Amino acid sequence: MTRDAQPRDAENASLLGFRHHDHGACVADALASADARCADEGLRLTPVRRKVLELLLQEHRALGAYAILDLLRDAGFGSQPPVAYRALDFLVENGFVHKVERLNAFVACAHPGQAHSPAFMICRMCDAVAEAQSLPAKGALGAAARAAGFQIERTVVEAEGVCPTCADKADA
Amino acid sequence: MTRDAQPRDAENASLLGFRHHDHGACVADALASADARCADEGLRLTPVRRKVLELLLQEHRALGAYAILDLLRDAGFGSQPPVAYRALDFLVENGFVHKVERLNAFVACAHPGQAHSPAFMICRMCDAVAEAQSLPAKGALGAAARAAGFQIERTVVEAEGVCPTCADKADA
DNA sequence: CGCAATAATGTTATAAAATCACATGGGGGT
DNA sequence: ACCCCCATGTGATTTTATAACATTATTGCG
Repeated sequence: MTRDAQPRDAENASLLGFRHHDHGACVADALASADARCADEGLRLTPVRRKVLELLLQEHRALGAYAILDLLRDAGFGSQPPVAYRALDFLVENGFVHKVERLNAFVACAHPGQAHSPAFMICRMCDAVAEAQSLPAKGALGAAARAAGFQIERTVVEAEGVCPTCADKADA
Repeated sequence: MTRDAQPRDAENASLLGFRHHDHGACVADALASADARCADEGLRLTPVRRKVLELLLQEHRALGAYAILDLLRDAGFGSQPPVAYRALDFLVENGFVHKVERLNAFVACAHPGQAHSPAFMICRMCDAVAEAQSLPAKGALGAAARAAGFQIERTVVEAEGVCPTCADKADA
């Protein structure tokens, strides 16, 4: 794991959109809205699941399953891999969290509620991840899929590059 | 690894474009053109590297690093993971092979020579992989990146769904 | 309520994917 | 010949993910 489990400070906690924002409120809001949606839809946002979501919202960056597992252990939950993976499965399945395939890591959804095809911008220097929307079925890929008779169910769109912060540093 | 290393028969060898084609010639052509390009550019297409490319062209589907490693062993090469990973690194770096992040697997490039951003259609039923072109920087993602000041260097675009063959089977 | 069925969690073990570190060998160029 | 660089071989380890099974908590139903 290159991403460690500890830092929860302001610098790390504000990277997701490549810009700063009011984080405490954003975590609380997201949790509350997750509670609401689960109640609505009869989903069970159990303590482990809620804690994993909270951790990902808190950190506001992509975390590997084992980093999450460390934090779970610290919080008094089970510390074997399936504990983390099962919670993540639930959260991903229900759109609260996305998996970043390129990093084998997980990040809280930045646009919860709305159905969407997420796209990610991943900084290769600092591993910051920003979520954007993508409409992959609209472009060249969608055309190719229609031509081939392929039915798209889900898409992975991830751009690797350099975030503005790291680009500035590199210039200096 | 769920994909095994053995089958090299006609059925498996013709899935990449979700359609049949003359495979023997296509492998030979691709290898010859790789030889030519490497000679041109001073790249060293060594025996292991060439063998890995040949295997991927031959199989014509995505193979995990360890499946490749098994085939390398059968062909008399070293059988420790770095042997396969190093050859794959070279081939990916130089565009002869792509990594399919969703599958942690590798596939020979279907459009060698031309610089391109590959996109993949991955059948969740049979794991067949077809390569298409994508222009991710043109769409919503490109706009988001420009807005955020993010410099895209490389993109991963992968669609998961059902290929025409499997869709037909499911209908029946 | 009491009980069965279902879903979630805990835990042990193991598989699969990827990398590190260091020794060995093969081809150029001088 | 020698050196240097790059590639390969090998053993060990790290990181990521799943299998299998026991236990506990929830839900629905009579």
